[in-house]
Amino acid sequence: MKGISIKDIAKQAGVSPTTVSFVLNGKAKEKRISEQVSKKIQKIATRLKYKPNQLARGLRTGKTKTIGLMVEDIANNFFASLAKVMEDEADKHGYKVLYGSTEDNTEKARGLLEVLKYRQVDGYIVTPTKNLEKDIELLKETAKPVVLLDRYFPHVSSHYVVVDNYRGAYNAGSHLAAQGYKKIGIVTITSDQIQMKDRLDGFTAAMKDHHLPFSKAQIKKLPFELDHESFNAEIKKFLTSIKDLDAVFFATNYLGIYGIESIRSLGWQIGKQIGVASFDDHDLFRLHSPAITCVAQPITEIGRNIIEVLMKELNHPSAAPQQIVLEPALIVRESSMPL
Amino acid sequence: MKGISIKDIAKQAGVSPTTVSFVLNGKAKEKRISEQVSKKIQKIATRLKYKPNQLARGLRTGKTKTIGLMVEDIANNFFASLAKVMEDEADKHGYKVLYGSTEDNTEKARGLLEVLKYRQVDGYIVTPTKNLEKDIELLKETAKPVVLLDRYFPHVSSHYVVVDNYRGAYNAGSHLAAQGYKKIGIVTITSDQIQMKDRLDGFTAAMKDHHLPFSKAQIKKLPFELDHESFNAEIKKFLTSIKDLDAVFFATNYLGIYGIESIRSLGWQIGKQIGVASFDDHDLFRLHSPAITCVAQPITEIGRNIIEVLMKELNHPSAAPQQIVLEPALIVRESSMPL
DNA sequence: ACGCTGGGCTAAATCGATATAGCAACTGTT
DNA sequence: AACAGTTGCTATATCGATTTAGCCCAGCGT
Repeated sequence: MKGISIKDIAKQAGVSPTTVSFVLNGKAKEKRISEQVSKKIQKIATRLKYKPNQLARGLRTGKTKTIGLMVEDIANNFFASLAKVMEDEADKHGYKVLYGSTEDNTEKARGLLEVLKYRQVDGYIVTPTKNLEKDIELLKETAKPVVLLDRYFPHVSSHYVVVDNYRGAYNAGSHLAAQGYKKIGIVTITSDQIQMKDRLDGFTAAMKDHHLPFSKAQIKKLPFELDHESFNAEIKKFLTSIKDLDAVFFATNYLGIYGIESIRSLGWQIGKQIGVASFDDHDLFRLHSPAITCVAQPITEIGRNIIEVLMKELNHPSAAPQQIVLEPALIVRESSMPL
Repeated sequence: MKGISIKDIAKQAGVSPTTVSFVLNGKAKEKRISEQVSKKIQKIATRLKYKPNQLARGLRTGKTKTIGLMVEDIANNFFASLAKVMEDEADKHGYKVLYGSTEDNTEKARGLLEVLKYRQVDGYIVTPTKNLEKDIELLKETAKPVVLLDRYFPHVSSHYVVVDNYRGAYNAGSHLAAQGYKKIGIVTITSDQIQMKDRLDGFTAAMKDHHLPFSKAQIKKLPFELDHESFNAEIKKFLTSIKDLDAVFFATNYLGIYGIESIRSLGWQIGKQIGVASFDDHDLFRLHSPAITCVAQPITEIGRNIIEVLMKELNHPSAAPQQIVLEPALIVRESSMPL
């Protein structure tokens, strides 16, 4: 009911709570507790199935063994898969995860940070939204490690783990060009954040390097908050508005999904009438007919790196920010067959 | 750095911490604190952006405003989407979510329950694994509410929110039969748990009611732990082993996904050579060519109900278990076109 | 003038674990 | 025998908030 406390053990063993604490924290030797007493306490503790109250411990030590995870959207396959990897990895170090989705909304993100903070998490893994620079900087002053995920702020020195978005998008654009597509559009999210900027820049550079026509009209930026219907409507409007468009690159997995839906509702044949590629992989892309070419992020690697960075900082805080950029992989499928 | 504590406010206001606590907890009237003092404290608190330390509060009050969520697999779209709904709903009540995936593994589930327990969560939302009955019963004795999700234990009286799995599978089976399919197989998970049993039973009943041949050979049970390759291999083996099989029902979304992959790698035409339906909806099913018929669970409704039940129990614990069974919807698509 | 009531506030205990300081008993040294 | 050093353990304060008990003063009645 109330749970076994250190006092209960102390009483049963006929020693003081202090002694129990020492033994149970492996400081028996250091604190010169005799083998006898030590063993007796251990035995009683296991018999009673004692588990320290993490609140009390956290209150006293300032360590909660909990990390706060802010993703953009836990229902998005990319973030959910990543969350799982991180949960597993964190668990190996004895950490639990408290999470929340930002919906790419700054206010929600601020609220979440606040909550995580006064829940005393030991560290943060944050998918930042725009305008969150100051909050991140403030957070750093709490001396709790913060690792940014998926994107970062160029002017803020912080730890982060991201993929090379520029390169990913560049490769996708180059690939489409190499396949013979001539007029390629890009659908992205209205966002000045680095990851979207890099994807757009990378793609643009590819167009340029391949001497393909690429005007602003070939770029469609849509707000993250749109609903399903509106995304589809906007994408259709965009695709039909450009003369001779023969391929399109979607800058995120959900855009890719909406894009496929839109293209099909236009009655266009993917891979024949229009080439398609998307950022991020997804079961849907793999099994679609035709299968969709994509830029896959190394999810397991990202997750592991994040936790590794975080654990390093938790154990030996360093001055230098750890900034890891991983390579995404271009997976060529039928949607970008040569014309 | 250290955070603002109630003492800091007390000092600034020239009153005792007690008074501050009263005011900030809205007990000013009740505790007869004067308007003057009350306002002054409020002002200082907002100026200092005071946020109570949840650990200290939790330690004292026994309430952490945190709920523990155990899903089968956060990377599974169904659970991830559900998690998001629940996170949102919980947030409305001021609760945060601490989560973990069980991987349908009893030991992992036990470990998670343990962790959640000594982190003093106020309530639990649990996707139980097999053999978890006792742990659930023990949990109930801690007087913290527990709501089971997706499945339950028939012999354990507990709160739960599930869908009518029998009916969902029955409808899918009936639909396939009505479309003219004659020999239908089912691929499910090796599990005695109620949700899988109900799906199998519902499907079996449909076969019987439609006077279709249905032998044990038409049932394939696969262990949850298999990897991608093995799932595909097993499903292919099963599909090719049955003479005249003309349709198949997959009892979970991931089985459906593996199933589609398998069928296609066999070179069979879905909806022409073989009818297909799956439990759970998924973007992949909606956008597949042909689109896949499925039994969709009302995710938002499930999530809302779960949190509603949990909040009711947190605020006014009742003796009677709340057991909610929601109706899934059959979504007919091209994969089950009439033969 | 004395007791009583109620208004306005605070001291101190408490939640459970940990960290610090230190006490008692014994051993060894010269 | 006196002192230092070690061994083995404990008392107490602490983390930050809440809660209980209760203090002090003013006003009121008699």
